[in-house]
Amino acid sequence: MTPDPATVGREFSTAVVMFHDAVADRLGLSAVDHKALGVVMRDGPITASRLAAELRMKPSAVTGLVDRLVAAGYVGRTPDPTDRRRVLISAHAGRRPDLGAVFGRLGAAMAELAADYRPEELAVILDYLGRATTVMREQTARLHQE
Amino acid sequence: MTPDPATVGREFSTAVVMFHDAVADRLGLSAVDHKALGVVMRDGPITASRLAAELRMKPSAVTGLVDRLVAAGYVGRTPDPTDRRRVLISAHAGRRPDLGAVFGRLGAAMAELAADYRPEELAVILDYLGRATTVMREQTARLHQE
DNA sequence: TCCAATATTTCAGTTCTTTGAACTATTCAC
DNA sequence: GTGAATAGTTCAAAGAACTGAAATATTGGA
Repeated sequence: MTPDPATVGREFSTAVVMFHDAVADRLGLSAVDHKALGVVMRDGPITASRLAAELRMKPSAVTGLVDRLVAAGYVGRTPDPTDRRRVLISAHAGRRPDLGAVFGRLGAAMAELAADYRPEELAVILDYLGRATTVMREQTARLHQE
Repeated sequence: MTPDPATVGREFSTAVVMFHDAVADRLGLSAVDHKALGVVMRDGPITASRLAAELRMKPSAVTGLVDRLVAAGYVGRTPDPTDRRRVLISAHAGRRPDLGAVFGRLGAAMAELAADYRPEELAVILDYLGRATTVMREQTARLHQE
């Protein structure tokens, strides 16, 4: 039987979440802290308040969260030169090796998987993933604002 | 510039995790409880100890977790007829409407996205997602056992 | 039948994180 | 320059969830 798209999507999603948690564990971070690290890596230097909004946490909670990420060496804190009330948080190269090792293995496995597809098929897959990312972000925003 | 696969993958993953959390919030569940619900939906009736192993939690913690899911109406607990020490946890139809509503919107948006692809392209995408799920599960297991 | 092993639950204690309120520093409008 | 608003931090208290140990129930082998 052909698996229906909804099931494939749900199971893929569960697998992603469980992998994400396993990585967090490996990095010595909580799931929330790892998620925050993802946001920081994605949105480059980001202010504490924007990070708080993104994560739907209070600024005070973000202070502690960033403390932990800084202590672990994953991010850095620098005052915003244009507004010194602000703090810019950016992904730091510190423990990037750990991170690289973890994702290196995944990357290799994924590359092996990709080898089974033709270039034009891979282009379609990448295109889809990029657009699906946008859809998921929109749906996440919708869930929050409704 | 063409985005590299690693970036696409990482950002997609972050989006999935954030959507997952938003859904949990909407359902009145913690992220962990929602993850557990995903495992229960995936693995059908499952014993408490297998669920504990899957989630990497102690059985005692699973008792409380399942209590919460039962109270919320998402799963049911029934004694295993073949071994009454065991308890089988299965996804329950109780509050399935909530869940359906949340994923219905996502499903509609995803269907709209899918409409931009030809059937053979969609087949490739589905195939890829299914195989990527397997890879992620393997990598998750590897992270845990190493 | 008896005993060891297995499955789950209970419960007290601990840990971790978040919240809310107060405080400091800085910026912006007037 | 003064005052209101903004950004972030600190701190104490609260809340949620997990751990470990002990208890209960059931099974399976000797």
